[in-house]
Amino acid sequence: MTGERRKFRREGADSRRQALVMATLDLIAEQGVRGATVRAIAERADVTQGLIRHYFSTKDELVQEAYLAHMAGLTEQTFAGVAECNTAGARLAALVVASVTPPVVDAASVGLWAGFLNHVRQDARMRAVHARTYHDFRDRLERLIVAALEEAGRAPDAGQARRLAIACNAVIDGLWLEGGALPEAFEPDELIGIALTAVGAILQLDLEEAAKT
Amino acid sequence: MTGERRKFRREGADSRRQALVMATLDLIAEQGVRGATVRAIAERADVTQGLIRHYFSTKDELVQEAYLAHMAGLTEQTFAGVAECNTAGARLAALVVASVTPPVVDAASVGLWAGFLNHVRQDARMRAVHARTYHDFRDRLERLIVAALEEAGRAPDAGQARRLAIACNAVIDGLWLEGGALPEAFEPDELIGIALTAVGAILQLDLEEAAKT
DNA sequence: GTCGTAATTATGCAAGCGTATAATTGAACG
DNA sequence: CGTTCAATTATACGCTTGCATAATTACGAC
Repeated sequence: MTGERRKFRREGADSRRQALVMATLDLIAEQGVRGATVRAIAERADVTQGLIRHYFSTKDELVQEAYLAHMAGLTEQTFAGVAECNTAGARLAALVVASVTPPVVDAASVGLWAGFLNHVRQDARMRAVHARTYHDFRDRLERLIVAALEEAGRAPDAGQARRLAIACNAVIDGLWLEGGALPEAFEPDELIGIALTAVGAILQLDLEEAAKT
Repeated sequence: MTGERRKFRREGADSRRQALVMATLDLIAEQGVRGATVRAIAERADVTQGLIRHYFSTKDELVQEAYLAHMAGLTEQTFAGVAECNTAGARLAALVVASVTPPVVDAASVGLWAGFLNHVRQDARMRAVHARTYHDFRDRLERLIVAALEEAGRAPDAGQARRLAIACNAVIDGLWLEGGALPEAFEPDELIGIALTAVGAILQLDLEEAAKT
C-alpha cells in the first residue's frame, strides 16, 4: 500500500486565485484574521497549502487581494439597483436603503472590515485601497445628493455638498456598523426608516416619499 | 560569572494587572492584535512573561479585561465635561463635540476597537460587554436628546426618542470611525461643524448656537 | 533577624505558523 | 504515443506562539 498521492485537476490561474480569495474571506469572516491561516485557507479552497505560494508570493499579498475584493463587492452591492430608479431622489433613497439592508448590513461583512482595518493601518498599499474605496463611495454619494437637491430646486455650493456628503456618509456608516455588529439591537426594517429619516433631515428632503417611487 | 537573575519589585495585584492591561492596549493599538503576544506584552510592562499567567489564567482573559478598560475609558472621555454645561442643549452639543475630537477620535483608538471586534464576535462575554457599552452610551445620549428637546418645548414619545438616539448615535459613530481611520481626509475641526449641523438637523435644534454657551 | 509565602523569574514544551524547495502529475501539443 | 512544462502535492525547516512548571527572591509578620 503506497500512500496515495492526492489527485487534482488543473485550473486556470484566475479561477484558482479567486477561489483562494473567497476562501480567505470566508475564513476571516467566520473566525477572524487569526483563523485565516495558510493551511485553513488551502483546506477551504480544497487545495494543499503549497499552492497558495504558487499564486501569491506572500500571505499578505493574498490578504491584500481579498481586502480589495471585499471592498469592491461591498460598494457594488450597495449601488446595485440604484441606477434603475428614475428620479434623483429615488436613486438616493435606494442607495440609503441598500446601505442598511442585507447583504450589505451583515455581521460577517462588518467583521471582515474590522479584521482588515489593522492590516490597513500597517500596510501602505492597503491604506491606499482603503482611502480610495472611501473617497469613491463618498464621491458617488455626493453626486447623488447634489442631483437630488437640484431636482428639488436647490443648488448647494461645493463646500456644502462636501459637508452634506460627509454627514450622510457618517449616518450610513454608523448604521451599517451597528446593524452588523449588534443585529439583535434593532427591529427588522427599523434601520431603513431611521436611515431615510436621518438622511432626509440632514438634506431637508423627503426621502421616505422618494423611496416609494 | 553566574548569569545574573533579574531583579524585581513586588507590586500590588491591582497595579500590576492595570500595567499589563495598559501594555496590552498599547500593543494592540500599535500593531494590531497580532502584535500583542504574551511576550511582547510582558516586555512592554517590564515584566517576564510568566507573570501574566500569574494574574490572568489565560491570554483571552487579559484581552477581555483590556477591552473592558478601553470601552469604559472611551465612554468616560466622551462624557467628560458634559455635565459642566448648564443647559441641556449645551450638554448635548458638548457630547457631540467631544465625540469627534481627540482623544476620542484617534487612529489608535479606532484600531483598537476594530481589533477587538472579531474577538467580540467569538466570545460570549466580550459580546455582552460590547452590547452593554453600546446601549449604555445610546441611553445616555437619548436622555440628553430628550432633555434638549423638552428644553425647546417639545416632548418626543418613547419610540421617537429611541429612533432619534439611534440616528444621532450613528452620525457620531460614523464620524468617529472615519475621523480615526482616515484623519487626513478632513480639515482640522471640520468634523465638529459637520457633527453639530447633522445632529442638529436630525433633531431640528440649533446645536451650533447651543455649543457656544 | 529569620521565616514563610506569595510574587516573580527562568526554562522548557508541544503546537501552529509562514515559507522554502523538491518531487509528482495533469493536460496541451506535435 | 511520447514530450514538455506549468500546476499541484508533499515534506520539511526555523520561528513564534500560548501555556506549564520549577526555581528563586522580595518583603511583611512575628
